[in-house]
Amino acid sequence: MTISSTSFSSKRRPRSILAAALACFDQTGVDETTIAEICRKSGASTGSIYHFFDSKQGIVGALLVDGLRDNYEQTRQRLNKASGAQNGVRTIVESLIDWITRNRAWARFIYATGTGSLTAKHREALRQLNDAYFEMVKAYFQPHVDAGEIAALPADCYAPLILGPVHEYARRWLRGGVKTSLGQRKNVFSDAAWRVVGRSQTVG
Amino acid sequence: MTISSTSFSSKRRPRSILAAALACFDQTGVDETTIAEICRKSGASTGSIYHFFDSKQGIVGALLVDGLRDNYEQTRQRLNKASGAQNGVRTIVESLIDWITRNRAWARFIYATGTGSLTAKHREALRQLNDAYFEMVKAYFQPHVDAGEIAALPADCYAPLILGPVHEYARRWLRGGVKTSLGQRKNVFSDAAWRVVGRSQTVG
Amino acid sequence: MTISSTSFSSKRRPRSILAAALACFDQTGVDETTIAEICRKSGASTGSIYHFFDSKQGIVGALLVDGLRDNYEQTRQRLNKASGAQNGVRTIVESLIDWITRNRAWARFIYATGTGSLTAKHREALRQLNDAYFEMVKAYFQPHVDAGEIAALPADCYAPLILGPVHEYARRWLRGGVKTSLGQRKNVFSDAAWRVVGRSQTVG
Amino acid sequence: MTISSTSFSSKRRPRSILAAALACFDQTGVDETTIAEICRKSGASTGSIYHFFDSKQGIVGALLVDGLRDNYEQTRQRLNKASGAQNGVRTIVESLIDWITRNRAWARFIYATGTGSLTAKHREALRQLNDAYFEMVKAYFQPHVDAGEIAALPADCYAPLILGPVHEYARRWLRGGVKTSLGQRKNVFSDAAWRVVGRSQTVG
DNA sequence: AATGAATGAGCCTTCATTCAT
DNA sequence: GATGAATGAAGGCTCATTCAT
Repeated sequence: MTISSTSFSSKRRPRSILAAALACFDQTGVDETTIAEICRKSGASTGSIYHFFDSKQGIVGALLVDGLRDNYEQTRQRLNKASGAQNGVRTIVESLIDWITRNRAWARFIYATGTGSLTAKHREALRQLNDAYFEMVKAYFQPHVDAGEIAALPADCYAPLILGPVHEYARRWLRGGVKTSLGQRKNVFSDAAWRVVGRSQTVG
Repeated sequence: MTISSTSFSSKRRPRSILAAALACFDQTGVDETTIAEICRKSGASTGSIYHFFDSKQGIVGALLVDGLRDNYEQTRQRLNKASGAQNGVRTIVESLIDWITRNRAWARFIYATGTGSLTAKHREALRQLNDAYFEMVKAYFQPHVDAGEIAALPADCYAPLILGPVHEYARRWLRGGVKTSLGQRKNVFSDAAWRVVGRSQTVG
Repeated sequence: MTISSTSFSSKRRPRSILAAALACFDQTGVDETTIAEICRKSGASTGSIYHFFDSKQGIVGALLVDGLRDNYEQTRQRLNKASGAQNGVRTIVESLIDWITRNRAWARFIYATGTGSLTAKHREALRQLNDAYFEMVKAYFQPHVDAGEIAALPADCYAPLILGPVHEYARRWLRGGVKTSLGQRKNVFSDAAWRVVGRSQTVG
Repeated sequence: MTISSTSFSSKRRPRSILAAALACFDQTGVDETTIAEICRKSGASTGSIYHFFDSKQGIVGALLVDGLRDNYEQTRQRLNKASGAQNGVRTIVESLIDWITRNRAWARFIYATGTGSLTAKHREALRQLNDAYFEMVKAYFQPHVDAGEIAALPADCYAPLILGPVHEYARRWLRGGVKTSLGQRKNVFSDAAWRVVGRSQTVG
């Protein structure tokens, strides 16, 4: 639940505000959390919070963007060290599982937060983040698709096919609806991902 | 976006209230929608709304439970007419896709609505619904699992593996983040589902 | 300080709210008056106030428009009974003096309230009121101007010339800056008004 | 709109703060203007503003007192060069018109600003200013009143009678409610002033 | 003289809910 | 079953002011 040090700001105050906000949001829900509670938990005054964030929505947006960035960044680093089609697919699945496992409250928050009410600023940041992620993944896998090691499918289906099961299980697990931890399902979901998009090469 | 006639109540007023509420929730979000707006859109008075529903949360709960029931019910009917492992898996995937396609606002609402703030009454209804669905699906597939036509996997992984990709794609599509309609992806997702859990029998 | 019965609304609640608001505004100033204080003084609840008035500014606007209407209406009635150039001028001056004298708090409020922050709705009402007043006065005096009984001056100078001194004295008196009451200056100001715009006819 | 160099302070910073404040007050209103906005416009920091002025009210007071002093001072200088009853009356009217014309934003600010919320310090300054002005005018006109060249009227009626029409017209003009500029009405208002208080001497 | 982060009291407004008719 | 005026608790946000540097 610690807000990554690469996040939002290097200043102490804003970081502690975000951490407190995340804790509150996770315990009581975003709408149910009052600014006053974030004050109490973070030790910052109302004014101080508004000095760093334009509004409550601004906190939500920062938390959302930071979380996705942190998550994507981790995947990027792991993918940099990976090679091969199957290894890549498994890396993506496992990286997501690891991030969620290590950032449960953050993940719960992200799953629960719609992008509908975001500021233009954060909406734009989100778009850029998603684009960058998509480009990175594409750069890695395109050669393998061309080589026939990965099934040729509509571009917008890969993510749902590979990560959809993880997201679905994660939502349930984080909600408490499932006993076995997400981490213990690592093999099931990375096997499945490869089974769906992988194609074993028949050597001529 | 019509509230199914098998839903909640056979009376006209409550149905029109639910329909208006769903429309509002979908356009502005649940929290952003005020009772006054539901009054305006439904033509009912404040008092009338409170006559049929205990609270705003009651409307949300009814809409959620009704939607899931409607969705499950459709799957149940289709599964009754199906036979075989692969056919069953495809039926489940396609039924979900069809329901979402025909009830986009409703689906968007369900995806966006957390179960956290439900009334005990609705929470219980939801539990029963989910249990019944699970039992139904299990009754259908267990023989095929025993026969080795379907992979033996942890019980709580089937739903994520089979439907996770659909849910993930649906969320994006309903949000407008993807151009191609969910319906056009029917084959992709039912193929994938079968590829993940299906096991072709090597006939000896 | 009583809100005229011809004002704003015939309903009891809104009238009592306006009366309470005027009293508060007069005692502590518009900006310094809180909605809570108007609640206390009027006996209405917060919600009730917002049920009748869109905002605090809405109360200010209603009070302003009502006051001017009341004032103009009185002048209109007196002018209907008047005849002749000099009599008309004196009637206008004296009507204003009487209204201010009988509605001191209201007058103080009107003098202190700028039209800058009015709602479009109230701004429009104000415009219509002023136009109607101007037309009425013009209809009365035009014949006398044509007959040479009243000096031919730029149209927009009559009001300042005739009523300017009264307004100036009234502002001071209402502020407590002058001892002698406005009412006791009736002759001084109506004499002066006639002296400025009146022209005695030299009979040939 | 330049803050006169004889005003408040000879230092650059405070003068630029006052100028910025006046511009803000004029554009958005006193209450609507925040200290932060004055910072932005003046380039001074919050702390700097509070270094020179005790409070926001202090800025308002300084601006008010300075404006009136500047205005009175101009009249004093012109009256020093004048002689005779009629010339004196016309000088007073025209001096006011000229000042308002050359200091429109300042005049608008003064008209809009009540004296109610002033600091004791500024309230006292204002009193002294008004007293001095009154004494000066009295010193000039008393001989002419005694000589019967100016009507004998209650002392507190002269200012309203002579300047009331100008103030009334000025308020409207500054508000944009009247097309013709105040300057173009100079003759109308000085003629009228003399007509009201002047008495031609029958030499006999 | 200057800075600007930090404070925190306070206010307008919203809105789910009640209840007399 | 239906109405809608009335309630009032609660919260996001503003902004004048302070103070450590």
